[in-house]
Amino acid sequence: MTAERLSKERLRLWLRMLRVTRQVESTLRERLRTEHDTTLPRFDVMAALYADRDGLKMNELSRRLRVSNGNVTGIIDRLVEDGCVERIAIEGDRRATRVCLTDAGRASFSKMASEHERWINALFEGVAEEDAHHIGELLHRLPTPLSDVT
Amino acid sequence: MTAERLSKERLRLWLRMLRVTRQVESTLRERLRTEHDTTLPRFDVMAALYADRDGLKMNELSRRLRVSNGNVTGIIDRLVEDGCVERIAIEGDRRATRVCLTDAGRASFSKMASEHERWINALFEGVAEEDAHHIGELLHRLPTPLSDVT
DNA sequence: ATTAAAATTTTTAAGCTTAAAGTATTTTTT
DNA sequence: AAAAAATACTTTAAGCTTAAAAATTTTAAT
Repeated sequence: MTAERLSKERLRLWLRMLRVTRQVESTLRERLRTEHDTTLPRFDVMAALYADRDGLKMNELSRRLRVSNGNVTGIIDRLVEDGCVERIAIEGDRRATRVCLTDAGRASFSKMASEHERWINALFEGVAEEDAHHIGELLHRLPTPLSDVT
Repeated sequence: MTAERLSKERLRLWLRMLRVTRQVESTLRERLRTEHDTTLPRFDVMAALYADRDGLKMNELSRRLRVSNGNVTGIIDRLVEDGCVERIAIEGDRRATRVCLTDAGRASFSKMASEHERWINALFEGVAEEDAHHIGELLHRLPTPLSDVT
């Protein structure tokens, strides 16, 4: 019964991924809170907007981050209050809005991002370059949206 | 500058882990909701209690799950309402409570757990046993709580 | 042109999550 | 024994998250 062992091994892998991910996220949350007075969700949104200088539609943003529409609405609301983001009307479609980092938001994110990379580098200190690359490639093809399994 | 490349590779690894973890969690949430009318946090709590037949103190539970005390309080409240869990007084210490699966909770979890393993097995279909094992071992030693990094 | 359908976003209700403050109890110090 | 400190848990306030419903606007069908 190799299928049985394989299944158990995959379950163990999942549980460990979950543990590591939570630990790292928890560390990032704390650092972002104490050193930059912000949150991980806000950081994630800003990262997505930083990559596209012209900003993104709310739609695209929520698809890219894999979170719900309503969720993004709330986070953007707060980022606008903070002066990091602005909503810009889209000509020709009054349903949609484009969302864009302000200059202040861009500067603020730029500072956080380089620290963020240092934090990650330290947290993954035990992972050699080949392993990082290998695992990264493996995860890249995973997971396919759940195939039928009853 | 190998250190630079290593840092980037680790960052990429982290982003991919995050993506996969979110995708899997999202699938699990949906399955648990539609097929068992429950949530992932409740499932996690029940899993911890299932492993210890005598139950756990609130304290131990929150440490094991790496979430805050107050968080566990709320989830247990709801599990008690659902009849899946009961709070039991501890003799000799009126501050603490032991929390335990009821028979109904135990039966309910048992059913969910076997499906859960099938779902994970399907989601990680692309991962061979050796890879699962190898990555699992690597993650097992990760991460050490953030070492000093300014 | 009207109507129906689809698309885009926001709102709502319920639950999850944390940090910080609060309550009660036990243990340690003086 | 009284005071102080530590422990165990709950409550609170703020924010995150989702699914579902609602509001608005655009596109497609008749």
